[in-house]
Amino acid sequence: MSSTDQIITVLKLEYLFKGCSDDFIGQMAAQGRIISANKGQVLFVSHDEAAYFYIVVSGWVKLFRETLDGAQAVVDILPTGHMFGETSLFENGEYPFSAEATESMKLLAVPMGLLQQEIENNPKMALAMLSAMARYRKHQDREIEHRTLQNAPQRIGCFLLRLADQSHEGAVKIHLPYDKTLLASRLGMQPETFSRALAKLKEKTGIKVNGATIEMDSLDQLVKYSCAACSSEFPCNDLPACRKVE
Amino acid sequence: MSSTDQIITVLKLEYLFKGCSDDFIGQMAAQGRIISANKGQVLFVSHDEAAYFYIVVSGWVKLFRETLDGAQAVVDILPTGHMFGETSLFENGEYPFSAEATESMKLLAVPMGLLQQEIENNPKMALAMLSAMARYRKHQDREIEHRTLQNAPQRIGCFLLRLADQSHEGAVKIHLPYDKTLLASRLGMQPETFSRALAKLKEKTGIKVNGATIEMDSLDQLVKYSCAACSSEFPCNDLPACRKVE
DNA sequence: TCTAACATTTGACAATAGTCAAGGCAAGTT
DNA sequence: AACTTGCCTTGACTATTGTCAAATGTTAGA
Repeated sequence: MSSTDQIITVLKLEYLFKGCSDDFIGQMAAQGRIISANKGQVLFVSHDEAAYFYIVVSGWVKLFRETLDGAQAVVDILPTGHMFGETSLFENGEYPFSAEATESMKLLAVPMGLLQQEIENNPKMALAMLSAMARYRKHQDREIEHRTLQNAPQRIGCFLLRLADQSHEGAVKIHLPYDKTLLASRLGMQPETFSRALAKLKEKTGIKVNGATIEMDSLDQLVKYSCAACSSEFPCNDLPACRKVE
Repeated sequence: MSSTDQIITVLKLEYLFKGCSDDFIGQMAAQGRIISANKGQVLFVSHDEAAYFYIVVSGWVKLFRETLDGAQAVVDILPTGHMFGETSLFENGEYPFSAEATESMKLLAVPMGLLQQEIENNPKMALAMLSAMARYRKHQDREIEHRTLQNAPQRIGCFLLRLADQSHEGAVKIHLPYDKTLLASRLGMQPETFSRALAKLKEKTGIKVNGATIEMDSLDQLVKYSCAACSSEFPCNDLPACRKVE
């Protein structure tokens, strides 16, 4: 497979580009570049001029913001096929957060101008972008709700549920997508709190924890415990930005 | 002033409609209806079919979500000139939250179809809508950050700062826009916690609290105390959805 | 004016989460 | 095997926030 074909495959993973013209996809493929990043490498920092948007090719990216004294708030952690940095189009051309590779990984960088042109010239693209923004907004709204109504063990349970295959009845085996310290920050808690909260979740729901592998006979207990403190009914038709795109 | 002219005045308060054609504004004015709501009146509940979007004419609207056992998470509290319910266009036609009048107030209800058509037929409108969504997203992102990094007194201080006239040096007098219980829920805390946190803020920054009126010699102390736990520098060019539109 | 209905504050206490320090564990290196 | 490094867990303690109950203010009506 040629490099361009590889890039096209990556582009089509991102929901926003699913229905795009071959012409536009082709342009992005021609001007896009696959780049590598090592663990801990900072791709850009908040307020950098946003010349590119990115799509995760492999690995996970941490988006975050930082105070002067170093406290971090993780905005999101994105898997393969997810786009980021594109909202800078509407934020006076600056990235609104910093981005860091959480492991050795690959990314596709595409010049922002391409997307901007397409949105401005192709009404369908603007509508698609609107859908993408709305989807994200829903995701963020739910995040705020979770932080307000769920305690630490419930948030972990909720995350596990979104990670699990919800269509499937019976026994479930889940593998945590990235390390526990990172997951803790994703859920807005300290690593120590995560460790204790997972232990409490285990005690309350009977899940079996073995390192990064979690097993249970069924999702029922988890649903009962976590979804009680959430306004959405299980299964929440969330776009799972915590699960890898197949 | 005719009823239609009144409605046009209201429509032009909303940022999204600032640059719209007189034709579209006229259509909305013709099909829009001013409605009254009493304190506590529920305008719609989450998952209702979204036939109208709304603009606040006077008073404040609480947007919230609720769990089965009655716990509430306040999504936002909107003042005069702000629109809500419009995102249902991208949420399979259902409202993603419930809305309640926090006092006796007036609202403008406009059929959703009008906005939908305009967005689909007028590329400029789609772009304006994109900007509006991006602005809102920024707002929500910051909210998550505040919940993560700021404690209760700092969140109150931050809210006061956004309420204050930041361009003006020297002594400041602020009047809380709605009652403290509601403000507490807006900031994601219990009324009791709010009361104590305000007392602590007073002690830490020397602000003078008298009922709903708050005075201080300058914003400096507040900035020092609250903005230390935030990634944005003061003054944060937030769109103040907490301050009324002039 | 009086009063009922709320809003706000306060006290006492419980639950939850954060902080700091010390170990344990596992994977990879020398 | 011994060592290093980073991740994770645990203990002890603190800080923050929530809960429940009671007292105090406030306000809009009757």
